[in-house]
Amino acid sequence: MELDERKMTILRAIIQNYLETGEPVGSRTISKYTDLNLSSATIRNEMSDLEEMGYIIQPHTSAGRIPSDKGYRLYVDMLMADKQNEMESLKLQLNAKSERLDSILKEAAKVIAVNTNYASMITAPRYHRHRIKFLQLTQVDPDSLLTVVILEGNIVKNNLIHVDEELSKETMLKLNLMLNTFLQGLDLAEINASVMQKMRNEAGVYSALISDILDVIATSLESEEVEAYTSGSTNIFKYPELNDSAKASTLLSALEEKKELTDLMYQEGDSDRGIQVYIGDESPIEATKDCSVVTATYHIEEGVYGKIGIIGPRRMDYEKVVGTLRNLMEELDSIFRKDK
Amino acid sequence: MELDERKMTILRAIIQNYLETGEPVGSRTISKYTDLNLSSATIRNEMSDLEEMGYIIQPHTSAGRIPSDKGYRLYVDMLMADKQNEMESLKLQLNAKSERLDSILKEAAKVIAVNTNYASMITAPRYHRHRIKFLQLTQVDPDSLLTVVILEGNIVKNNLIHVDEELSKETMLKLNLMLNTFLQGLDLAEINASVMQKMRNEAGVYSALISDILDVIATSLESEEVEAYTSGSTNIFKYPELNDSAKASTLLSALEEKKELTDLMYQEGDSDRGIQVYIGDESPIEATKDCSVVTATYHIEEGVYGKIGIIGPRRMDYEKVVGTLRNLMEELDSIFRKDK
DNA sequence: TATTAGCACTCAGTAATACCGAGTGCTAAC
DNA sequence: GTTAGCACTCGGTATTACTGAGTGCTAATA
Repeated sequence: MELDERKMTILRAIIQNYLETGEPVGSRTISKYTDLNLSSATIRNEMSDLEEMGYIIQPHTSAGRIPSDKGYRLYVDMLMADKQNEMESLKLQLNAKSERLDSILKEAAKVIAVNTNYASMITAPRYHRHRIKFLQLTQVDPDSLLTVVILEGNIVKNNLIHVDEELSKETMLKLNLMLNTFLQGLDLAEINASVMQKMRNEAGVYSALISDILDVIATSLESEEVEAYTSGSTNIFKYPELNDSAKASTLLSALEEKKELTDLMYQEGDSDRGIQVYIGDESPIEATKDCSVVTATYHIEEGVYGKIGIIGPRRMDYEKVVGTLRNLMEELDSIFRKDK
Repeated sequence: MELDERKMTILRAIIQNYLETGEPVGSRTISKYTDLNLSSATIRNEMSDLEEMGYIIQPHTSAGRIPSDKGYRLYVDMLMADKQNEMESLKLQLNAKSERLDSILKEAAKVIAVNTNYASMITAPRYHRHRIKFLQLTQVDPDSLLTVVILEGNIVKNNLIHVDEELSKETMLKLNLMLNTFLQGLDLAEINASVMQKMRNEAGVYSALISDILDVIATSLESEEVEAYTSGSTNIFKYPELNDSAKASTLLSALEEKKELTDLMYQEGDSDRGIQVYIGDESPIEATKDCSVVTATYHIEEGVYGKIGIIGPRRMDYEKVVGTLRNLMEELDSIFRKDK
């Protein structure tokens, strides 16, 4: 059977109607809803075909139809194909100049959640692709050193290290010089055994200290846990199909734990620029089998990026969501460009 | 009417039973449950008295009794009075030495949530009481300076400042010296106009820069938003009395927003060492009117402390919760002592 | 051949009803 | 002061009937 023009129109009408109401839609509704001027009986025949083709589902014998995952997929693909779905620009209520990364991200998550009425999540840019731009070791106390690492993209990380003896000014200068000479411009992955060995040799008496320092730097950069912020998680209560305690609970757990969701967001083509949509069972993680998840990527600079995700019911307003995400991506891109 | 020994015993029995089951408890249950050897009829008479006195409530004519807020309050006060409710020590699964403040806190919140089966929340220690221990300004780029502020308690804050021109080594040394001379040992509140004016005078050509720096330091320290971490928020679904979407939603919103809850935790006697219990309507905030909230204080050092809160149903296992909190407080205290 | 009107049928949701049982208050007896 | 007994209350559940939205199919129509 072929999916001709008319069937497409009817399918789209069914989906759009269902997106609005969340109720199964019947033939009579479609007959009035569209400008096809067809009777409900004709629509019924077509719907019967569409069901056979797997695009729609009848929850029970005497009910209307709802879109299947396959139906949503077709709909979303059509949406994504016609690129001109521009939305009115949403303004982030943040003045980026003095704000810090984390508050920008929190704000962005909130804006998304409020705008779409779904739950949102945003991850901080991943660090392990960053190169080290600048290192600094400072004596704070007689028994503690402060290490500051600045990465490209101006991400600052710091740590305190305990030492047994106070170090002289000259030693500090020497260590600082050495750290910068050896490590500047390197990626975490590039700090391998041979670099570390060279540094330890150079450090002489302080080779143990250097080991400690490298250790701390490594763990602080590695920090496998991606920082992530969520917002609007209670929005899920707005959708009756998610609003039962079992579903809500697993979903909220996932939003609280974050780990699984960040994995999902980062999973495909790491440097992907596009927008990814997971509809229901398409999602590889259990917690969102009853939802749809839309993810997008924002860029801070070359090779450094974070992800934004929206989690809502299957009957998500994909058009709006995709528009909003496109928008926010640009907004964030420009904020970070300016900031640089 | 007097609250004699027997009435107390019966009240306690009612409360304990209700804590376990969550169902109204009847006279027959109590008659068997206690070792008073009284018939259900006698218990009924006593219950009738207890109701008149306001300690218990009958949800409807033909139901058993449940504790009123006043009843809980009496029970909790009795609990708190006998100090010897020590719990087995709960071990935090964290090796504090290389861990950073935020992961310790997150872990603590999680431990609490898992141990108690309620939702938990923990705030980072408040900064504005901190004295500045050490300041450092570093040129990172030709056009950006890094400021690092270390506060007593070894809390590190940093920020990048944009500058128009590269500064000479000597200038940097001078500025650093000056910042430390003027600001070391000061509280944020003590950095007043007169100190700032003196510094600007001293700074000469760089007075504008100094203003900028002070500004950034101030806003970064001030950061009115207290950092807070929650855990186990989905535990609330375990209690039928909270498990309806309206209640769950407001509660989860509060846990997500955090602001209101941190206010609650910090509200009474700021330096209070004790444990505070808000039962139902006793709570000043709307979101927790159907819950009980127990808060405690942990200390990092002199005058610097954070809060831990547990949010659960009215029929919370107060004994366990108070024990767990006492325990965690000590655990945290010792971790931070050691760390110092 | 495609469309439509008409009709019998299905089935979730809701309202009405009856029933059960846990629990009470009260009275009279111990 | 305590207890046994009994009538009464009332939330919860199961049963039943009813309603209405929606379908599939058939026969008539353009």
